[in-house]
Amino acid sequence: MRWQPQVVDVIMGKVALDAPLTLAGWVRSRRDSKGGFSFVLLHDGSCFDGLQVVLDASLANYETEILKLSAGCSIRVSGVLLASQGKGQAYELKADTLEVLGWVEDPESYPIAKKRHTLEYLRSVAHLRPRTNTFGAMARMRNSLSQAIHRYFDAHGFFWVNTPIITASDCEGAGEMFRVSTLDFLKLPRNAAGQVDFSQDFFGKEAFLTVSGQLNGEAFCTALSRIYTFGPTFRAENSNTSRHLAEFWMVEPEMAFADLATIADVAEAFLQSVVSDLLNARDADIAFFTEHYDKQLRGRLENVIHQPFARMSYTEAVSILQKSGKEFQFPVQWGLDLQSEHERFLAEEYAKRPVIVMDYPEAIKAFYMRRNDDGKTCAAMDILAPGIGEIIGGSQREERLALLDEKMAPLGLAENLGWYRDLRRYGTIPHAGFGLGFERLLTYATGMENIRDAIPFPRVPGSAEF
RNA sequence: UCCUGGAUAGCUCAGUCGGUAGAGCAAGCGGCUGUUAACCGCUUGGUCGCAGGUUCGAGUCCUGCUCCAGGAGCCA
Repeated sequence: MRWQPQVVDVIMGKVALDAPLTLAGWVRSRRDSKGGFSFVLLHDGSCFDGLQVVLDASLANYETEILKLSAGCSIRVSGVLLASQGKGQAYELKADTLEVLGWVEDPESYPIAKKRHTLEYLRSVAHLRPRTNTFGAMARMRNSLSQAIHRYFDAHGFFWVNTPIITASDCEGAGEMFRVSTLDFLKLPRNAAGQVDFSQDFFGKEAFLTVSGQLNGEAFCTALSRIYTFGPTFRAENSNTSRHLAEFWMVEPEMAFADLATIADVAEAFLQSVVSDLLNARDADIAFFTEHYDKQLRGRLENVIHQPFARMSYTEAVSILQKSGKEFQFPVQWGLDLQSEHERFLAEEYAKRPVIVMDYPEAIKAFYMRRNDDGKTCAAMDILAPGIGEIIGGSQREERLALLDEKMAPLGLAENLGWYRDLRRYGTIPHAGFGLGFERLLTYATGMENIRDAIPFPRVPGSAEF
């Protein structure tokens, strides 16, 4: 088929000058000249820039419609593409006809006025905020980052596996879960002991929304060697912070015949690759975020590509923190988990770039992480990014059945996760993987401070609007 | 969930000692201009988050609630 050109095609120079052109989109602003014409800035979202449309007073609907256009009106314009006579843009569309597709009912109360809005306010009109520069840019960044992630894994032999959203494992080990049920909450079936009888529920047992696709991913890793998941994930934690969502997207590669060092290398190369792709694909959008939200953004992203990440063991990290001379609110002691303030120090002040911390104490990490030979630590790693904190968490998985059983037993996991044990009973292999919070990477890549601005419609405690 | 701060015009905010509401932007009208965060003039626009209380009188003081933001915990 033959596609209608969009603004991006004009900006990229793919549309011939002096040639007929039809564009459709939304009015950002209108400026009238008493020289006998008006300027309308048309955006169609295809790229950061809009295109200036020049409308002569001789147009049939100039008085009746064009002079009444306001921000948000949808229009279709046909005319000729010209080199712009004015400053500020290379091209402009000299219109022969302008058709109003949709008016804005009440321009005064149109939520996206021709002025600056706070991000907090725009969250309250999340259905209209994609029309702003910021959220249009964010949507394009989000898409380009997704595509880059798929591209990286595809290029390196990883298969995308769609792991289930609904799970019956109530102990996936990562926080509170949302219950999935078709039971009538007003008339819950009870068993003899007075407990809710979940055997009558849709799945014949309790079911939840997944908090991670990792365990299912491992099943495919132990057959296809290299796989990754990329999909929605749910946490019912009552977390009210700028870094948490109840529904978010996670990327979880799992690699067979790999150890911790290998997966750390993969994680670093992966981040460098997707950031590099982003810099190439979204120059104008990154320029905007750098100009308006974080002056150091572009430089920081270029650093990710050109500088190797810092690496240290947990034991070294503790030592660095203890010798830092900094007064921390929480104690720094071998065996305790690193707090936000510690992670921030390591990434922002000590290394001033992403840091990979490896070999954490076994006691503070998840059951599936592989015990190291020292008997105290496990083959876990976190990547800490300046301004974000933990952006990736990963590990080599415990492939030795006896050791896995030892760690599953106290958690009572053997019953529900028999299938997970099977992966060690039948042709077990060393393997490793990591989880990446997609929106956390996106906030890092855009310089935005609140993760709620990195997802189209944020779900957080107390709010599932739109 | 905890700590701190906040809620006043469509938006961002000011509002003194408790005395009946103000600005900028937006919007509307007019002027000017190959304009582009335009500019100049005029105009419209308010259940001061909700519910109680104190007071002759509450945007202002008190209590409770709701919502929002930042930080913490949990985590990705």
